[in-house]
Amino acid sequence: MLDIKLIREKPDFVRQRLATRGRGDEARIADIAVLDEQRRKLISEGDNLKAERNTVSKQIGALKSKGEDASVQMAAMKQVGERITALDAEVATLDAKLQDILLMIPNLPHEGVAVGKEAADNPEVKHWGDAPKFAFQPKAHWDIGEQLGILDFARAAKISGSGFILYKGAGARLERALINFLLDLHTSEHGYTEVFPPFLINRNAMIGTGQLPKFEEDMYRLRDEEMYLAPTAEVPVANIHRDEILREEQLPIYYCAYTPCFRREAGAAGKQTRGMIRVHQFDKVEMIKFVKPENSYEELEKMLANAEHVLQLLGLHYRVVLLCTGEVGFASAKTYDIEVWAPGQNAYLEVSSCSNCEDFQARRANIRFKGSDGKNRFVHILNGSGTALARLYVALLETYQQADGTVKIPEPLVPYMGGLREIRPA
RNA sequence: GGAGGGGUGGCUGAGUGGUCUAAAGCGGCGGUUUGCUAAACCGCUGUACGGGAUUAAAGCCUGUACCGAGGGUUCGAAUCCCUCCCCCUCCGCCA
Repeated sequence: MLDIKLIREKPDFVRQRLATRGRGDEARIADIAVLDEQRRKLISEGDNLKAERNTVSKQIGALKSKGEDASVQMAAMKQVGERITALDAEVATLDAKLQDILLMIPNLPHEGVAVGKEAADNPEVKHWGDAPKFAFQPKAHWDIGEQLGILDFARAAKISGSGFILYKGAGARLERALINFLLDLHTSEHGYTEVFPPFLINRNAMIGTGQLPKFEEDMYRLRDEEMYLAPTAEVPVANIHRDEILREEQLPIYYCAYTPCFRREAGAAGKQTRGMIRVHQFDKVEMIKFVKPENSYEELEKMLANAEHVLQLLGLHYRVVLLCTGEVGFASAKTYDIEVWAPGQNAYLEVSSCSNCEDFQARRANIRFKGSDGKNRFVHILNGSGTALARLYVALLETYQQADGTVKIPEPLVPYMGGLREIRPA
């Protein structure tokens, strides 16, 4: 959520930054200004009446305790009370309207982010390694996986529908190996504290990180309760400190967490639905940081390096792009995407997204810290995939496939695979 | 799921309709004393949103709201009523 004071004081700046996203959000700024103005006027009027009522009510108490008559004052205050009730109701209505708009307005892109419209406008910031060369035509992961008997999309569809994955044998082991490898890496080498959060999330938490109210249709929701399936560990983990005031010396806080991620992918039908590149349930290890505002961009670079380290250890070719203003996510001010090379697709696949949301989520979730000056300030919250597993799995199968159809296991995963060095047909 | 008991400031905890402007203690901050430390003593103490003076910020002056959340009763609610959430105890169920 944007700071209403910023909108009040620098509306043109806010409008200009929002306009770079190209979604027309800046059009709502004028509405906000009007509602804010009305709201403050009514609050002021109501507060004055409340002050009067408080004073007179005390006088009534004093009169009554002396046994004197206070019926004139009581009648007058009844009138005042009715006016207060009416004003409070108007303020509540305005508040609700203001919140409705504010909760739907995205974060301001950082000023260093390139203005652009679509993925093609995302500048590439770096790349690592080279695309592997094959002496044969590299296969797609769905063929490799089915021939090895480790992936079964047809049976997953029988259980759930399209967009779900059934891993089997060494394939299931590989998924579990990756989860453990990633958690071990981030906890023992990158300084993150492992957390294991709930996967069912209440509405307030979903609002806190920005999934709701705007992206309701992308979320899976329970029928009988207002609970949502976690779309990413960012939601439960960033909400750990909701409504808290942290001590300055606690910061920065680094958490990492494994969760499955559930996404309806509404409107995505027809777009690359084969295999496991876009699915309704995938595993992910996520990194989340709570940091002081003055450090947040350094922390973003460190987080990006932590995510890159995963791909480097696994020997996978990748590139890093900086999302342009039109592509930056709703809550984020600046986002790096890491795209891993998938030879069977002849394409880069997004496996990590590292974002600095600055105080956008902290304001929604009310997460502050008390500075050395005694002032409470909102923390900056960062999140980054470290990494998404389904697409990482794709890159592993397609990169390490051999001419005979087997798949080699990269060295760091071998201990997690119980010593297995390659996956052969079952 | 059922019955009962709870939820008050950073923490403990008093408060059953009117100086509650929330007692007291602990902690924290500042000060006095002191060779230093400790103790003792004195003072201060939360959050949010408005209004005012000010070039602006800080600070200041002033008001309102906040005792789990939301409604209600009343001139006046931490206190009474209703709904919901969470915690504790016991019962039931269950991995």
